[in-house]
Amino acid sequence: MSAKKKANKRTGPREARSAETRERIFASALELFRERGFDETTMRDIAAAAGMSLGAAYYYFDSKEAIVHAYYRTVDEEWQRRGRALFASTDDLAERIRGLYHLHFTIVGKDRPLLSALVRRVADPASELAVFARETADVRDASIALWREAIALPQIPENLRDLAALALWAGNLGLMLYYVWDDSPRQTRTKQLIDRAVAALVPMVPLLSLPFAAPAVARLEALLRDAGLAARSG
Amino acid sequence: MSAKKKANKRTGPREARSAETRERIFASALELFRERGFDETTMRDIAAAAGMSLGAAYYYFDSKEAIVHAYYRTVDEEWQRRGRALFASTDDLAERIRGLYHLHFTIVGKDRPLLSALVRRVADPASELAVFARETADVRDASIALWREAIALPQIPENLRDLAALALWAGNLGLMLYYVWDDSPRQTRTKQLIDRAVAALVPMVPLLSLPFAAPAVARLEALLRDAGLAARSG
DNA sequence: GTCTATAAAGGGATAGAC
DNA sequence: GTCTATCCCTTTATAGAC
Repeated sequence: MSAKKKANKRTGPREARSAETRERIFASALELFRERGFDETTMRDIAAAAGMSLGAAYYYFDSKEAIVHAYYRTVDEEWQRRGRALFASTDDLAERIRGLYHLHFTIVGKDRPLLSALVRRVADPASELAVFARETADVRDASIALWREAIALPQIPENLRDLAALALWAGNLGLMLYYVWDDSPRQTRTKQLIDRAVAALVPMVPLLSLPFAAPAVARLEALLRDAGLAARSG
Repeated sequence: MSAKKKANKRTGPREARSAETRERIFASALELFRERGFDETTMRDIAAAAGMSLGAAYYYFDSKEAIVHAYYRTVDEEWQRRGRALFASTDDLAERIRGLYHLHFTIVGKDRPLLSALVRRVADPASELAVFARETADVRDASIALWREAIALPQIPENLRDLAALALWAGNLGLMLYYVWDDSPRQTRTKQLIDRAVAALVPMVPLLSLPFAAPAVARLEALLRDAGLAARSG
């Protein structure tokens, strides 16, 4: 109350200041989540850390969940951007897959407590952050599309690409689940799991390109399409 | 307060009466969950429906989560029991797998709202009901063992059984996720998905028994074992 | 439009009396 | 075992300052 003008740092027009305040809340929240976990951090804590009242914090984020939402989008954007840079650097299938998985955990790195909050919403039909929620459909489709881009190489026949992209996306989901449970130092087990799984599974892909596998692949694709599990951009 | 003795129905020794009270709370809770959903039902509602105070209800169940826990165990017991009856009735691999999946959803039938609450805890590291939680390890191992029993048929070689049982268990997890999201009438899509997935995948199993697949299978098994994902009873 | 201050509803969980 | 009273949290709401 004694220094009301301290937020007036003249950083530009109204919108920019607003975005900056929002960013400040987001950063404070992230810091607190890292320090003491998601559930242990209250909206009051966040507001206080960002130097504002509870009401003001709610003005920028409708709920605590909305902060997780913002985080989710942030991570995805960085992953997409750096993923494409990775594709430019290598044409090796296994390297691209391995790299894309590792990249995800690099980005998410210090935020395991928040990632846990995100992961547990993944299966919740009531959450806007769930895998199958309408609100996340765009990010989901974009992710599957990124995987499809990663494997768009001559050795992968067209008819296999949609199926493979979906499987890789699902694999990332599974790895995230494993990651939040992985209590090995610096989650090295997850990293080893990625390397070994890629090394074990990628060499099996050529088998699926053989003629005798074609009907089975077609059946699986039809099944997933009918189940509504195929990406809409496929 | 006016009729304190009404619970004194003399149904036997203290323990039996206690179990009965617990059962009454559980039944009331289940009914309310079905009617209006899990989040919409408060512990106060449950206590009131069971004819007791909030504090008394908490004496029997440590938390709302504990009620879900009790449900989880109940379902599992029935599934194990009826599953074994199924094995006695058929030796056909596809029928056993199909049957065991369907059985699960038959049992869970009317409890989709509660199942949603259960499913969303599956990925939550903070929940005692999560897939990898210590508290659910016994049920998890028992489930995998049941799957192993289902596929213990001559046409499935020994070295494939652990891997296959784990895959089938994971498949059930995936199907549960699909089920709680399935808004088709009476969840017919889930049922179709089961039938088609079994029909598409079971015929591919013999391929894994061929000699050339042996090293890959061995690699996968080693990988899962090192990742701590193999059942402890394996 | 951005924010403070404050209150209050509603729900999970607990303490301690009876 | 059961109750009442209470705590703490999220969230909504409101009145008003700048």
